[in-house]
Amino acid sequence: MPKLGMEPIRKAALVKATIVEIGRVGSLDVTVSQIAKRAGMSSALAHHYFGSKEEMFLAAMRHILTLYGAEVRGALALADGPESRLRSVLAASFSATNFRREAVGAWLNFWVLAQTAPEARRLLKVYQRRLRSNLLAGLRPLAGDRAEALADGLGALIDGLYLREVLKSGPPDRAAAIATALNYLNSQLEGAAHAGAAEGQSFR
Amino acid sequence: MPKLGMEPIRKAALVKATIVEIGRVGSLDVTVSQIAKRAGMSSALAHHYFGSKEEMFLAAMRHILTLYGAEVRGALALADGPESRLRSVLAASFSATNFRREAVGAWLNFWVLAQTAPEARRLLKVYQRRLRSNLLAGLRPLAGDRAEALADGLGALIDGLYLREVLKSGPPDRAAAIATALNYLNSQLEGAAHAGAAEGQSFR
DNA sequence: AAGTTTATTGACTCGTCAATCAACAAAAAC
DNA sequence: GTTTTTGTTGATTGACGAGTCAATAAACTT
Repeated sequence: MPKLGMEPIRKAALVKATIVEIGRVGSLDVTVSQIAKRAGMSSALAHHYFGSKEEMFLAAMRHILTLYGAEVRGALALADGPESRLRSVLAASFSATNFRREAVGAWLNFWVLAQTAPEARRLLKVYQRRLRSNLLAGLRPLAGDRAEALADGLGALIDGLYLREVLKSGPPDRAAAIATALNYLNSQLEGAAHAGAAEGQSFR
Repeated sequence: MPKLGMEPIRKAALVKATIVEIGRVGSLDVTVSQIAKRAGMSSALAHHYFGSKEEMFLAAMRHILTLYGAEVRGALALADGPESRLRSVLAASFSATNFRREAVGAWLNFWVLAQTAPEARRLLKVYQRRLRSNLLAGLRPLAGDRAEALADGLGALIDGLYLREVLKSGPPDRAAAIATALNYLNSQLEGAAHAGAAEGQSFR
């Protein structure tokens, strides 16, 4: 039966299966055998293609980030004007895709993994930088030099809202999350309009 | 050597050791033997007092939440007036304690655990409800009927800021996190003032 | 003093799992 | 048409780990 050119197909199947299994179990405590079985092959073959379980996890994480990136790009392509761009980023961040069990499991566990696996941390940083840059593109025309601060706050708010929606029992309310984020934006932008230029908000 | 009344002492030592080990390893992938060794006893004794590893995790989570609760209460005791109360909650949420390696490991992994362990989810809900109620106490005098929405947003923002500070490389910037949260508050309250709702003054 | 409760551990059971290997099959290259 | 490359797995290795248990010992009870 051995057809050639199996490698990409097998790898893709394993990545998908890895994400599904992590979502099913809710932790990184999944066995290579489970993953391989779901992907329709022996565990030996999984090792053959990925070398180690950790490599599988990292490939899965890359895949999740790629999906998210594609979703953002897709939404941005239809946007015109800064406000529309911001809305697109929010829509993508709170898309139904990101609330599927697999995606949730992946994100939560990748945060844990990022604590100790340098490559995972690197990937997470890539995601955050991209999100930040997308937000900035929409914010700069609206907020000028306050854009940086707003982007940081909004980025954190997005993560926090996601976390809460995901951990609460019952179905997540994506619209409410988006509304809260938009509300943050509106009030910050109104504030800038009233105050005129930037004013140093000194903490402490 | 068997002195009596060891149970609470042993349990406390185990809880502490559990948290330390989770922080050290960065995941829930710690063995009972590791924990017991750090707590200065045999793994059999750990099982004797806690029955299972899961019980140890839950006890550790309860302990973390208790510590956090105590910190908030302590800060609130010194506060006078709504603004001061809000500030206290923020200070406690971003206290140095919460950024120690053990606490970080605990929080991240408890989020993961909350996906599947009902008791963990319950505990997390208790934390969120308490945070929300503390925020509301400070917000209601300032924001009136908008307090609920603000508390939800601020709660998510706190979690999100914590997540970001914790996952970025380098030392966390607690002051920046507090500043961002205060900035959120200010702009939301100013918005309310303009809209003619409750009387809200900006505080910085 | 005999019996009960509490504290404590080393040794053991039973299972699991990541990773390796030998071996087999088919296509491609020579 | 033999050799090499690619695909594939069952069986095995080697390690580790959660939870149990029997045994030992000190303290409290009666």
